[in-house]
Amino acid sequence: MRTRAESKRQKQSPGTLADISEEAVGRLLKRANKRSCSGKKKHDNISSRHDSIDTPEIGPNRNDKLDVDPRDKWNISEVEGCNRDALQKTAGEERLDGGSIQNASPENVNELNDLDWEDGSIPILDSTTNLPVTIEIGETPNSNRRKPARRSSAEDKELAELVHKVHLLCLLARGRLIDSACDDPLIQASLLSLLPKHLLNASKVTQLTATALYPLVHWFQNNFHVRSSTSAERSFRLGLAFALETREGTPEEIVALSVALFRALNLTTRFLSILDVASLKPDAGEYEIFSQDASRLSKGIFKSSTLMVARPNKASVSPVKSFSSNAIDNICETSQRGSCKSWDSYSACDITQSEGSSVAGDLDNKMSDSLACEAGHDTSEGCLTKKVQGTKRKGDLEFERQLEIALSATASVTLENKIQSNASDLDGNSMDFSSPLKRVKRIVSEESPSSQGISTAVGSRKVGSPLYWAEVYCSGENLTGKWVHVDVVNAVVDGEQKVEAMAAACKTSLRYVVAFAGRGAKDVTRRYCMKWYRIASRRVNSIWWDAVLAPLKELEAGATGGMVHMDKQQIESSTEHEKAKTSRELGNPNQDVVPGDAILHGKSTLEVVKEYGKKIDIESSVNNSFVATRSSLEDMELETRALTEPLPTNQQAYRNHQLYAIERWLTKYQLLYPKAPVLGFCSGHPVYPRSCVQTLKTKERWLREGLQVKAHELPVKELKRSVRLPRVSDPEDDECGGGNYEGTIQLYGKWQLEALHLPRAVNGIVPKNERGQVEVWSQKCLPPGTVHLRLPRVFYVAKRLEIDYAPAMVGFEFRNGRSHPIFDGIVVCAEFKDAILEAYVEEEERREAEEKKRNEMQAISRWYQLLCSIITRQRLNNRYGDSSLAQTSTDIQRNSRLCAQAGGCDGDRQSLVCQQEGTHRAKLDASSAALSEDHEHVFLTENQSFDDDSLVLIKRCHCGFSVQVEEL
DNA sequence: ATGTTTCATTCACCTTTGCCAACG
DNA sequence: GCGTTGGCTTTGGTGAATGAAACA
Repeated sequence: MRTRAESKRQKQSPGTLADISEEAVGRLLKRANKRSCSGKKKHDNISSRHDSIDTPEIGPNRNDKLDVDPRDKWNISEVEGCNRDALQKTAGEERLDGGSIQNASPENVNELNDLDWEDGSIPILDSTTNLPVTIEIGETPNSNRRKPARRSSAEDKELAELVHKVHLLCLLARGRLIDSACDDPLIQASLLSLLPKHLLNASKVTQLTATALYPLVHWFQNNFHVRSSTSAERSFRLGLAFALETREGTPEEIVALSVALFRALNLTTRFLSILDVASLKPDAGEYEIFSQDASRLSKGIFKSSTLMVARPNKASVSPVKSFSSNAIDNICETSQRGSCKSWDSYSACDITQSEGSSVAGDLDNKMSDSLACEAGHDTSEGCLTKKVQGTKRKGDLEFERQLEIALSATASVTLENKIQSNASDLDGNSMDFSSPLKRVKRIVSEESPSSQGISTAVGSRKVGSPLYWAEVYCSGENLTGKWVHVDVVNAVVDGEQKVEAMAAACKTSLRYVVAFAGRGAKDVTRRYCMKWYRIASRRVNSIWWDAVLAPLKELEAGATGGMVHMDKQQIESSTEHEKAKTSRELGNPNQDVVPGDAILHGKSTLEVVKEYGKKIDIESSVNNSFVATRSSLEDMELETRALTEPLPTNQQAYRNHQLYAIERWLTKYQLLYPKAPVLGFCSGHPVYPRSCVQTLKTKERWLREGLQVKAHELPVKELKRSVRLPRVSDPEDDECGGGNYEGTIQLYGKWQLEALHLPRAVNGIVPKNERGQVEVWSQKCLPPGTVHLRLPRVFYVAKRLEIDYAPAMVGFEFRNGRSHPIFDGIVVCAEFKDAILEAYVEEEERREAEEKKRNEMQAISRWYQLLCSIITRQRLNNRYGDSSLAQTSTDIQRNSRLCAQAGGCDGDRQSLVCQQEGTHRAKLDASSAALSEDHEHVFLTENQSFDDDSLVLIKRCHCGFSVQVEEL
């Protein structure tokens, strides 16, 4: 339990952006590598699976629907991501090799059996003939009856989270890159040179308002157009220059140009982007990645050909790719390309990029491949492998079918998009404020009569979704100044409330809206997202995210900073204005919102401001006026929005809502206290602030937190105990009754508690529980006057000194289906602490000395045993072995003498190793040794040498005999 | 057609204080 | 005879998350 908590803490520990980034990427790569190893093991299985899928004639009963276990999909995608070459080889070669289920190992067969193959009728196959095989498919493609999908494991979730984080970091980096390109003086100067003279005055207004921006935006929209995609690869800065020259570019470039223009006009401007990241949840990725890429085909955060990183090797590991391949998991990746002609023509319209142009390029290639297969589904037999549909939603299938129709009927949606935008130019309809959704619908209705019904389907994808816009600081707005939303692509000014609806219409998730300026970034999602509860669970852990953004936020504040002077009344009126606006916007006939301050859960605006003022750098002066930075004011505004979120209209939203709760969704360990104020009603259920939801615990649980229930407090809630009570004296009862289910669990709330008062230790006696222990969950649980000594073997000392002590129980370990207490050290009265520690040190020294001595004795004894066995061996060799060894007999005697010494010379803490110095040497010296049998060796100091590495001292006698002495 | 609610299912987390035979 | 060691039965209830069907 502790370990888990620690790891959580670790996860949340803030660091520098580089650290965080490195950690996330490192962990991801580690995981990818780890998985690639396990992936390799499964490689054969997977390729067999591919083969079996690709070769229906020899595989088991086929159906057009194949439910693949999400885990299997992960594995496939991982192998793809980690070793694409290998997979391609597998997909290609093994098919040629006749790789099939027949070749599969029994293990593979088992795994294949595990797949949910469905029955279909197969005609009897004559293996000798090569006749085409017809498979009767039992079900129509539409009847995608779902097999209960296996839920993602914790490991999958962790990986998805890592991918999500890495993707976020990548998009943050991308945003910073664009932001810095917007500061390019050359681009800014070029833009200014294009601007008509009368528009140059925009910057000279002292109190800038949103209306003042309209002419600029209109001019910009008239002069710069969105191009569907770029075919050339270039850096973003070059791309921007190119877009400036041709006056058309990707939405990203167009918005960046607008930011550059505003900045050139000395307007404080930020570049905003929706970070449309991979899903935080494993299985949701399929849909989301698909749709993201669909959007990028036309709009393109990655689609733009900018190289964010150096061109990767094709075979390199790409976690993002691996993830996306999970999303699409396209089995016809390599084999079906040729058959997907319909998309090829589409890709000729420079929609896709060249292979391996970048990680992002790969993403889109994959995307286009998958789309190709889908597009060619009806017409091409080759694309029979579109089997992952089983896990797709009905809406997705519907969309895919309609997309097919659309693609066959029209060249491409994106082209039309372009045509349409051109058309609108020709019309001179510069005041077109229609939303992307409307535009898409119009394209379809005007230009594609054959593709009836496509409008909603295409519109329901992310095509046309606003992913980028600018924010200009208008000091003349809203008393204290305001960041005004400016979307030059859709020609919308001050339309922050429209963004969510527009994005929702295009199925873009508004999870992260980040503003970039001065190479920094700030999360401003709150300004654009009115239904926070919908995205909260799909955002990454806020502690991590805040830590990542902290350094960037400072940079951003530095770049957009400026001081704002205002007085108390201004704050009041400005926030009231905001509040009123919010209530107006969110007025809902189905819900009775309690007027007034209920929406702020009883806090007045000034309170919120003051509360927040503690956190931010608002300087209060004597005359009740404030000087605040723009950044801190914005923080305040966003915080206010966070606290004034409208009440959701559906009950489900209250389950995990951060601000509100309804009684219905409380768990059995929760209670509303106090049961007021009622903020409103949802379907007749009163809505309370989340802060009123109290977690209840048992007395014992509170005890762990160093709290105890006050005297005379009754439990606020009693639950039926359903846990089996411990076996009573008669075990037969248990068998007959099947367990005792009785008693209640008494729960108490926080308000019923007080600090723990444990009996004080008196006369050196430690107060213990009924088991003779002290439960040390925290320092608060220690009886007064006692200390916890977490030292191993310390209880021996206490016992020896006859001091009263209690074993300290610090937790439980669940082992063998049973809980076992974990003890760590002892609890003793504080007055004995020093005495025990002193004795402990002595005791430990003594113990260490004893242990050392024992080790030495053991070492000597072992050396002795070893040498004796060598001697015995040599003696045996001498007597029974080869005669050539006879000459060693004299050495044996020497050795035995030395061994005798070794056994006895423990005084100098050395053990002697008798060794001949190489056999050849021994042989050379054999004669001389034989001559001087009675010679007594003398080891002179000048003849000895010491080897530093092995710590061996070699002593030599003048007769040539040497002894190695090893220091212990 | 879309959004919401209800219900069933699955998974992961929390639970939480021996016994007995073999051996030295 | 006594103390120590290590293996043994790997629980089962609960809530959260999820998806499908029903319903609005």
